[in-house]
Amino acid sequence: MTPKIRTRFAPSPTGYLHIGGARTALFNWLFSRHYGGEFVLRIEDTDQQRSTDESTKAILDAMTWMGLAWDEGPYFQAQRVGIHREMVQKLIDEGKAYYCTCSPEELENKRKTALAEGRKPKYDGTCRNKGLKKSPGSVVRFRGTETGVTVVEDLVKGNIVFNNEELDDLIIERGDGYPTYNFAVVVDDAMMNITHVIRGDDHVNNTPRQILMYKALGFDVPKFAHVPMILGPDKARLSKRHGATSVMAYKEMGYLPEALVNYLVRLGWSHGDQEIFSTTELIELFDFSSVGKSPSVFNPEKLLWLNAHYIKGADPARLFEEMKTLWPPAADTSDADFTQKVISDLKPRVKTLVELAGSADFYFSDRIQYDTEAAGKFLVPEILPLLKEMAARIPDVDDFSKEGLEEFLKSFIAQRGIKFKAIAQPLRVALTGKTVSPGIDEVMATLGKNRVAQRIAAAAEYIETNG
RNA sequence: GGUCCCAUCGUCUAGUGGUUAGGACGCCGGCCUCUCACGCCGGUAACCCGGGUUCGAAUCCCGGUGGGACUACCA
Repeated sequence: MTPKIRTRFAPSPTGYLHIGGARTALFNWLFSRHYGGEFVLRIEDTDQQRSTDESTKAILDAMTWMGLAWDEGPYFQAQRVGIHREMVQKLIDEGKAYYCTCSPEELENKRKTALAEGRKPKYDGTCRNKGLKKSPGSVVRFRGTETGVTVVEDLVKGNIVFNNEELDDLIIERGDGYPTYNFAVVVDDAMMNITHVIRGDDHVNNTPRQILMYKALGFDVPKFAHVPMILGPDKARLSKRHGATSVMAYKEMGYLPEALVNYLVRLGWSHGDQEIFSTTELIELFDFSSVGKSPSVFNPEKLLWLNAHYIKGADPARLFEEMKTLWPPAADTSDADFTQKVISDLKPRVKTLVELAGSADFYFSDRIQYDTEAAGKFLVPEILPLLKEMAARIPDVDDFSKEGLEEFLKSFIAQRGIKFKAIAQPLRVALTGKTVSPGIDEVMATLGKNRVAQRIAAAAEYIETNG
């Protein structure tokens, strides 16, 4: 029987969860779900200088928002230094690691001269065979293998072969007694029984060294899957200078989590020609056999399209909840029923929830502002009689639903032998103040009889005083 | 510099020796229509280059070129 699949996401809490990390987390999550395995969250906070609790919280919040539920954790790597030190000691005892007293300055200088002379800037092994003891500020280095090859069997890239002589003796325990990433990650992944290490392909060059450490420690080597990077429009690794890269920034900009998830999963993974995937489908279909090898450029337009797609299909009641923090202060959304109607009217025509909130102003203001150009063109004396007649008829409309209003409008124009076009725009401006809005019938139904009557009367009055 | 990875429309991608190289975003037209949007229809646009292998290469091999990552007492 094959062991249960266990994946992990191991961010360092040095900032918010960014797009790249989110996709890595998503792939880990999907993979574990697909195989009925477990997904572990581990916070890699061994860099005491840069790690913050705020970042940890921000990352957890973002993952929760995206629906990436972890089965275990969060574990905190810094709380596991006891284990790491034990493992370091084990390696030292077995001669597989050694103390080194080279100072950072010395190392930096050696690196520089090596580079200047065209040599590899790898550690020169000064302390490798000195048999040094622990001393203040000393570090521990892993004793690498100098011959042979190490092959990384990667689920997305295939086999990658490294000459061991290229790998230098890297530091596994720092002067401050904390383990370095490459060591802690190995110990933790091994001890947490992680079966599949899924991470960005910026880690491939570290992998052979890590494999050597797994072996030195006597651990089983997990399977690896290195996912290609996400790039900015300039083909450089996606970063802040490319714009919004924080997952939560997208929430604030009015994106739905399922849109982000759907967008992100398609960056590198595909299933034939299909573009839209529910979470259930994703879990069912996701596998590394269809993850591409090449990096992909982040394309905000396509994300926007997906967001519009999911907004259209979303239940107004759910959108009402999602939008609670997005409305401008002026909008009184306390009437949930009314607000949900507003959302229903607007959701087919917006790409973000923020855009929806922004275009809803006329629904909420008692005294609507006419767009100057719109009023100048459509609230003209010629239309006054029609507006007045309509205002007079409104109170008698029994069925104020979209369908009922459609009928009312139809008979209204039929009786006067005019085309709907003749009154549509003036009516729209009267009701919304602008030339662009949801359908007249929808707006009227949502606004309700009283507001409609009041607005048409106000428009008539406006024409009489300004026309 | 060294090591490693990558290479199909502008972008995301399908494609695993024989296709008019498909889909999606964007863009451009048209239809629908009370405006806008949606939707629908159509169009624009790609196999990095050069050698091989083969009857036949986007697909396989080699070499270039280009891009990226790593090369920390960061993760």
